Amino acid sequence: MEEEVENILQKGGELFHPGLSVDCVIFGFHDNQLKVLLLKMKHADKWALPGGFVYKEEEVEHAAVRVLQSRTGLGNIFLRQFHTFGSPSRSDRKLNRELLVSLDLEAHENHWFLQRFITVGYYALVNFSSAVPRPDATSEACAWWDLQDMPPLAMDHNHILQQALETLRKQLNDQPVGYNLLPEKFTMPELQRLYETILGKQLDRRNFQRKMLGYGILDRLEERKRGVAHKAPYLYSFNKEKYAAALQDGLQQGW
Amino acid sequence: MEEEVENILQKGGELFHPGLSVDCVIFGFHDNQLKVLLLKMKHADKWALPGGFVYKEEEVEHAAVRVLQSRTGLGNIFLRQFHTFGSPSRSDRKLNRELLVSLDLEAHENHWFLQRFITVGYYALVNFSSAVPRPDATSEACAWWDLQDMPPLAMDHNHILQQALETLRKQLNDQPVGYNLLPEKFTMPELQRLYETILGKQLDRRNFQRKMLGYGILDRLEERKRGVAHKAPYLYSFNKEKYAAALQDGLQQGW
DNA sequence: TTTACATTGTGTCAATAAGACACAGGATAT
DNA sequence: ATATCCTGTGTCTTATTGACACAATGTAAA
Repeated sequence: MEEEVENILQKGGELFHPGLSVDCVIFGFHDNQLKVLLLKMKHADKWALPGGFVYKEEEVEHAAVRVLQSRTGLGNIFLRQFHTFGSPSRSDRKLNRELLVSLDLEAHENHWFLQRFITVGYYALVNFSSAVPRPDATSEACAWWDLQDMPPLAMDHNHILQQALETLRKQLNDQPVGYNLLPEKFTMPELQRLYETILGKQLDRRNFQRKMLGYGILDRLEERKRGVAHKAPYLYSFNKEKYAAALQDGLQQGW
Repeated sequence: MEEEVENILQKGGELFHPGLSVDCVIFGFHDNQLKVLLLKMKHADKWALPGGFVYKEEEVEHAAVRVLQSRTGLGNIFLRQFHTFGSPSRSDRKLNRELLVSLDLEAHENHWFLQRFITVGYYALVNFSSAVPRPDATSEACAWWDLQDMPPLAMDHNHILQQALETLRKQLNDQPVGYNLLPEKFTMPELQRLYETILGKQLDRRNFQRKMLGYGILDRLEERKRGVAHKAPYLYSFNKEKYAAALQDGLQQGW
């Protein structure tokens, strides 16, 4: 594992597009909370967004797909580019130098890893339960963090996360957000919590249901949720065709 | 002029962040039409979006500001990043090689200008009449093109333009689009044409006026437009403070 | 000078959507 | 049995949207 990192850090200059990386904000939804997948860095006491480099002849988005796949084990994930971050001051060269030094690698000025990096930000929506968080070679842990309770992040990753969130909010009506974040079957209250978490505000239960059903993109199943200490809610699932069709025109406006 | 280009192409490897560029979609509005500023390339029979490279320690956005300034003569322009284009196939190395050759420059494989380029796309909204189009060193012309009647564009610039337009459409309610594209004083029909052009559809004259005035961001001036062969429309101007305030919450939804 | 024309300013009415709220139903916990 | 807590559904009011009619007013033509 360590060897792999050393290898990449040494040969990176030949392998990767110079000064370019991708960072992924991976959203999940669990326990009625929006979650983000983070990595605990080995050589610094900070958490960071999963990221990676772009091979010289690789699609940038494909690099993001690789990151997604290797951190969650999932393929075919909903993924969208949202912003590119390129401030010269965002690259923490000191931090990167420390990583090189900690691995007994030569940290000369021109080392590709110590240059300024531009990073393309992607956000992903994944099914929380299907994902299996796996740290990468430079991390000692990979875990979901509650959006309400984030640790300090490395470099400008906090800023990147905020931008991703804002984008998610704005795209709530254009993108199949619910479809990608929820399990196959879910209840109306669960869907509502998801919207409330993303929007950061409370919604009226009854009006929410009316509007959501109005889109005609949900199928109500015969089944009801079991094991709850009150009236059992119905289970719903997305009607994939109708959802896709409705998104063409945008899901009405206004949450 | 030619010398300047040669100089840049030779020293670019030391000056610029490798494999990175910016491209600007500069929108203007004139004669009730949405316009885009394009450059006619010298060494190819195609038009292209104004673009440039990013200095090693320069903010990416600042590179875009430089492009804006040098193509239009304008400073303090409304500018937004909208997408980053990074497909390996987007770089037209053949085209770039031809440019080098045409300038009698050595076109070896490793020349910085012949590498793959990632480009960050920005769109700008400018006051058509204030802008003074100026070609850059590699262009023989710089001119406004009607959006309805675009020439073939180089590389993936057509795709970039389409993305910019789509972004503009979606941001019509979040961004001060009218404020930046129209002159100080304008009529309601002019504002409506602008919205219609961006949205690509007709709007009802009376409902448009009601909704627009409803925002409370316009000041109606005493003046009326003169020299028109029919009833003279009022002139309006944006109330900067109220506009800024209204945009905080987003301008309602739904056009 | 009068009239035709094109386009603007303003208002109304109906249909639709959004916001606020009340009450009955049903599964577990005591 | 019954209390509790949340769910399912309906109604009433208000705000927004869409469709449309008519009077007003500058130039151009007669």
